[in-house]
Amino acid sequence: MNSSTAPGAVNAPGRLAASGGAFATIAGLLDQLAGQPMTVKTRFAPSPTGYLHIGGARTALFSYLYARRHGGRFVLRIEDTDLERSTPEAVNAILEGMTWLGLDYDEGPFYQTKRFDRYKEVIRQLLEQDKAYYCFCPKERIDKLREEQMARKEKPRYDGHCRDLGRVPQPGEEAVVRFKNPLDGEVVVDDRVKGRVVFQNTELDDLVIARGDGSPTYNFTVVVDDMDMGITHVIRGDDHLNNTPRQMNILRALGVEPPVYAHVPMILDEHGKKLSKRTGAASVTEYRDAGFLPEAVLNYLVRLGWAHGDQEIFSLDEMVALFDIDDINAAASSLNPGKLLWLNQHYIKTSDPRHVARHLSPHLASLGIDPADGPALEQVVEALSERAKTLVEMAQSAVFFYRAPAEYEEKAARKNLTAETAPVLAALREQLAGVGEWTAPVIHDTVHRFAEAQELGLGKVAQPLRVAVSGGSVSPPIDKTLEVLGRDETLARIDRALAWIGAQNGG
RNA sequence: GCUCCCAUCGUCUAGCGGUCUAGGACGCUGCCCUCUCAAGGCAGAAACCCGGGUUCGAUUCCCGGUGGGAGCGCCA
Repeated sequence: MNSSTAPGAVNAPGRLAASGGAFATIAGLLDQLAGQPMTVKTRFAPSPTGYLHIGGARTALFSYLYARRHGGRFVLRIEDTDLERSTPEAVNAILEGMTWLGLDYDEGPFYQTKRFDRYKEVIRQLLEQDKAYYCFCPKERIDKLREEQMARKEKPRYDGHCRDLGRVPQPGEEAVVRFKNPLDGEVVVDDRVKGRVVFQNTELDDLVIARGDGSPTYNFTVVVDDMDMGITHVIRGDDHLNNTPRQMNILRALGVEPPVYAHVPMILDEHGKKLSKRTGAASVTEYRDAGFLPEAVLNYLVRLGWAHGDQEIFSLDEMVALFDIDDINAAASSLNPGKLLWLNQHYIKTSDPRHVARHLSPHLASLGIDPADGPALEQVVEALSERAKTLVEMAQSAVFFYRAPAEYEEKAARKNLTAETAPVLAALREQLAGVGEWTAPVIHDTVHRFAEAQELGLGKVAQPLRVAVSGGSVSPPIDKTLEVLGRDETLARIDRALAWIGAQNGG
């Protein structure tokens, strides 16, 4: 559990200003000059407008891994400046997802809504230094401008109408604040995954940093936060690549050198289309509810856009030891649900049964089963571990261990619970009743010897037995199944099956 | 429309000028194992988007095309 979920765990603006920003960056620079590695600090900064998306989870993982790999710090920041769309439920969903995945953060969660004073302070500073200005253009003018530019096949952007007005709003007059973007020159983003990307300042316009009501906008809060928090490496989705030059310009206007950027490509659905709620499970909690183990999801995520030679299986520790931003693929990748399933099965069958049992419990509970009513859950997990792709599947297969079959699967019963098999079952029951030690190897021997003595194939013996105890034609190996079930329960279920056969044939 | 990004089997990817008759993994097909279902083992089909350069030599470098994606908000 994270101990830092208190909403009040936000540093006072003053303190942040003193401990972050230019100071941290210069300190890092000095470290580098002195041959010391700069202390890495990464962040994950979701906006709480929905659940923790699979793409977001991967960005969080990459940021987490990079920080851990370099002995740095990992920060969680909630970008909730959009009061309209941000919800407390979404915040909880994100926190819950992070916890489930085991991505623990060293600082935060910080909430941007708690830092408005700080943003206003920086806006005031920019205004005073003539690096920003009030813009009084009515929305209609902006709309018209955009239309005209589009008609001229130009990229719509603000024309700087108020840039040199040098005017301050009168009481009651509304105005936004715009950043004075450089008019010429270029901005170079030395991106760790995309390479060197050059933007002309003429392509950029003077973006709004404060709305009419004085509240700060995204591109501005990000910049202030990354500066104040001393973020050294920004790992985020490549949909932000186009925002980067603007942010770098603001950062420099503030007297700070930008952090290192790494823009990771997006994740597409299995058809190569943009992920949407409709195209299937896209949230981390949905994967959890569908019966996936967190380590499987993590392993799947890390291999999406990143590779280390031919290795497919990575524990969290291995990821930390091997992860590097430079190995991130520049191209977008599509989800492959089948591979996630394969990984999940891998972890189900190779993880400690106690660990699997812990994650299995809730799924059993939702089937109305209390493991206290039957065999030890660990044993059941061991028996089923090689035949379940998800925990939901495993829970379903586990039901018969805790609940005697209320009825028999029709096709299986028609073939295996018949007048012909009844005597076989009855005789086998007596053999089993006499077994000394109720363990799989002994049961195995007993069943095999019985089949030989009766001159029957094993299938003619094991299968009726299986249907009798499990109610269906599929279960773990019969010896293991009986061992876990216990002798009393096994015999009772054979008796019930025998009675059932009698009823079917006797009429 | 403008700017930017991307391009190896169906999918995830290895490859960082010759080692490529392009490797691994998921999935798929076949066989083996087998008391069911799985798991496992073995084998197989399956890719360098197209066109120009650069080079003795391009999957690898450059340019163009095509295709896909992102951004261009008082959203984040």
